Amino acid sequence: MDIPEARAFILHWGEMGSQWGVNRSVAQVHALLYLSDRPRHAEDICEKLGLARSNVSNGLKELQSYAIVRRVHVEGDRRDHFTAETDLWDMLLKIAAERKRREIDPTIQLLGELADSLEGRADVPAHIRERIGRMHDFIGTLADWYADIRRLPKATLVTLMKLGSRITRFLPGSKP
Amino acid sequence: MDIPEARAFILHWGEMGSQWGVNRSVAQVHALLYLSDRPRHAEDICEKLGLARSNVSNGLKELQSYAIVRRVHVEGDRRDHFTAETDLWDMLLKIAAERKRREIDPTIQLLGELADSLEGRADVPAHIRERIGRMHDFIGTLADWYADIRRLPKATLVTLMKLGSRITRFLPGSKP
DNA sequence: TGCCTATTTCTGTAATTACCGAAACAGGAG
DNA sequence: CTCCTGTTTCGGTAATTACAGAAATAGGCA
Repeated sequence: MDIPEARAFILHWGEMGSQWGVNRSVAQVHALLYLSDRPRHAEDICEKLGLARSNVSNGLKELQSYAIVRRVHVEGDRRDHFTAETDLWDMLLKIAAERKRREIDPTIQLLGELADSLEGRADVPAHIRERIGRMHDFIGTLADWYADIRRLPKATLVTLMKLGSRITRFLPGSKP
Repeated sequence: MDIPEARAFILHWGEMGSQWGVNRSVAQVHALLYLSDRPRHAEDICEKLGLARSNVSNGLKELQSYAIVRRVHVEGDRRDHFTAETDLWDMLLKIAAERKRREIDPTIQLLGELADSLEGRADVPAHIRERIGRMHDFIGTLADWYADIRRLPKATLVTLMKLGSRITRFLPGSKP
């Protein structure tokens, strides 16, 4: 990337990644592919970003596990090439889905077990049981909401988001 | 915390924190306070979690900057005491607000600058300009949505979330 | 005002995580 | 089958981040 704006974008995306628990190189690889209009092979990415081959390889694997980067075949070239999802809605939903699977679902699982284990125990203060139970319910509600909303067509999601709080006007029982 | 379930909760919360870019100790302090029914002073927290005084002090400062922990005065004790927000909706919204302020808003700012700087430049491929512009719009839309939705009463948020995708039934133009 | 206690800041160290380069591995083409 | 190119795994190193303990500061009470 010889365009300074593209470089700035990639660097910033790397920083953002590390603030959200994604390693910097992975985020940079993603940013580079997002800005590319054609598939790139690993060596190419290494060169553009100044990263080691292995690092890029692992990054690509990680990004593919999020399903926001995919391997494509380029005619007449034996090497694997990679492209990024460019639809940002799809990208967001896929990232959310994977983080839910990796982090949220196990958390709900654990909280459920803790809540069960505290059920009807007289030796544990009531507020502990209650707080853990409420956290379990809360995260569960969020996760269910996500799983539900995710199936809506993109256009509907856009409509809902653009509506924002005005959505409440359409709810039954709201003032005209 | 001598209750194993509480201990497990705190440890897990710490792990969750580090996966989301919050340092482990900070998250643990938060978890401990969330499970407490009374304010605790710093020394108390150190002892329960086995952390150094300075670490706890910084953690408390960080949590207060998110406004999910606040300092309270306890009658007849000169030391500062701390309690956590126990309403999980408030907690989530406050965390989101602060992360938006710290990370998202500056990102939007930067993307805006990059987009402006690329405006009408013939030496830059069109797809670069377009991709950066779309990212700017997208994150902007999300941020606006959040700022808007945040002002709704908690009860309304709960209603909307419980509705999930069924909300679309109330949209104008949807089939009965 | 000066002391005592609580709190924060600072600095060095420990632990973690990211990263590179080398070596092993895989899979086609000749 | 064997060579060649590309990919992945592995082990050591560098960089970052978290953390503890000491020193400095602040703030209330006598």
